[in-house]
Amino acid sequence: MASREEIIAQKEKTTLSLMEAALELCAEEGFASLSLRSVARKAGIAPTSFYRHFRDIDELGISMVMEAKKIMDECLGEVRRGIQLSSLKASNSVKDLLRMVDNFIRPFAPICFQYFEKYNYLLRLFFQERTGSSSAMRTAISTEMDQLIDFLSEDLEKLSHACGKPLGDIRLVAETMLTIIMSSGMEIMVAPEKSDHEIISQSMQDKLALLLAGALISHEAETDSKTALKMTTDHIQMKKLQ
Amino acid sequence: MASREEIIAQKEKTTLSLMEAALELCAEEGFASLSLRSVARKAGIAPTSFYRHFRDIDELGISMVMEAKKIMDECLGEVRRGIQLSSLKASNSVKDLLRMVDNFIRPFAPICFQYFEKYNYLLRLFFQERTGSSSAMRTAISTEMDQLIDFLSEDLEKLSHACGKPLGDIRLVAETMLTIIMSSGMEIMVAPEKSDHEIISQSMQDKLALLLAGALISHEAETDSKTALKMTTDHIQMKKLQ
DNA sequence: TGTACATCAGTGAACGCGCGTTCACTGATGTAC
DNA sequence: TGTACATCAGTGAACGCGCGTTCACTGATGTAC
Repeated sequence: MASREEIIAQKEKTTLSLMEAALELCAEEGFASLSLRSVARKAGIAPTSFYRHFRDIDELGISMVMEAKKIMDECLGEVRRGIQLSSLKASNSVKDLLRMVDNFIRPFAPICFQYFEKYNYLLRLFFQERTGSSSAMRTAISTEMDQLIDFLSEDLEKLSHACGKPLGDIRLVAETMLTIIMSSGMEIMVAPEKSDHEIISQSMQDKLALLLAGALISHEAETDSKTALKMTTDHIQMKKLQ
Repeated sequence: MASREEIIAQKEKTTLSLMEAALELCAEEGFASLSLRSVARKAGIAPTSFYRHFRDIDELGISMVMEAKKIMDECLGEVRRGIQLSSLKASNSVKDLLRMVDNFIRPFAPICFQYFEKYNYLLRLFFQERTGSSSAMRTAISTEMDQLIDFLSEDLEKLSHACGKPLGDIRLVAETMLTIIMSSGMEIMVAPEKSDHEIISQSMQDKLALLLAGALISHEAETDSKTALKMTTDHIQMKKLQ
């Protein structure tokens, strides 16, 4: 009946069942409270069968982290495709700067929040265990976070060029963006029924916009004088138009 | 020998021992892994005596959260006393704005990091369990966080007045500042030996500065035209001086 | 073709252990009269 | 003053339970010759 391939496929299916079971239990009681037996029970296998798939609970945890990282990659990729860098590259008034930031930031909240809803358990685990009690998990997440920061940094590089302004320490800005994104994410994922998605989503958008505006403005002094002068005259023109 | 007062004092001492024991165990294995018996063992009392002090582990956890909140109050109070609002209220160039932000931010990193070192376990618990698995803890921490945001908002209000610029949603800015502070704090508290305090401290300082610069600049459009014009002419003067 | 052996996901019994909680108790102190 | 009673932090024995892990096993599939 079952060929060798079918047996292997069945094993993979069971492995997935264990991960799904573990995720649901994580959401209820947290990763630290997971027990091998409860995970096996929820997955519908004998406790002893667990060892055919993972050496221990920590190894299962790391598998879940890797899965979560893939989701975050997908999420940031979708965000990237949604980013529209304004075409008014020449203008440099503060108002235009804020408009460029707004355009850049726009796709973040809606897309991230879609992922927060769809992959609630997985992302909650990823964000929470970043500072959790398992050092194996912390190490794994820290490595993956570095890659996410790199990915986001590429987008910021593009924004910086489009604005014609340096961004100072780009990785620092990317890291702070992720901090804000994760913090907002946890806020809705931990207590989804009580909280108002729309408000938190808007608030995340605003926080990111403030940060980016600050990052772009703070390195004004480093731009060459031609750019700085241009910015000033633009400012005057804007004033006259009012 | 022991008067009634002495007995009461002894009870309080034991209660404190339980909290200290719990804190140390939290740091090792996380709050979710605490057991009543392990806490009692570490505190040097019989497991059954635990019930003379707390109904269960969650109640002990909430006591620790309250203690941590006091420490955070103390920390932010000390920061507030260290804030120096620049006296150059009249000037409004971007450069001066950044200088005011820098002056405002300066006390945060050194003072917060002192507290992170001194109250490592307590603050780690407070920051981590904000999104942990015990809903009683989450609720308690959330309430205390609101008060911290209010406290910080008062300082931002002063900064806003000193700059003559509105700050938009002040609580949103305060909340983001705390997010950054907690995130940096966790970074060093979770793995103190591996990480370089100086770098993380500087990086927190920079992140806060970017945020505040962004918050002050982003509501430019809302200032009255006199202020906006003044800012522009200042900008030109600054240019001429270079 | 058949035979002997290897591989491996999944099983069920059994182990010793630490857990939270209950219970009746001790012994020191305070209080009522 | 003495006597009887209440209060209460701390104790030790005992309970039933879920845990991680071990072990020898099953039964289906693949492989060597």
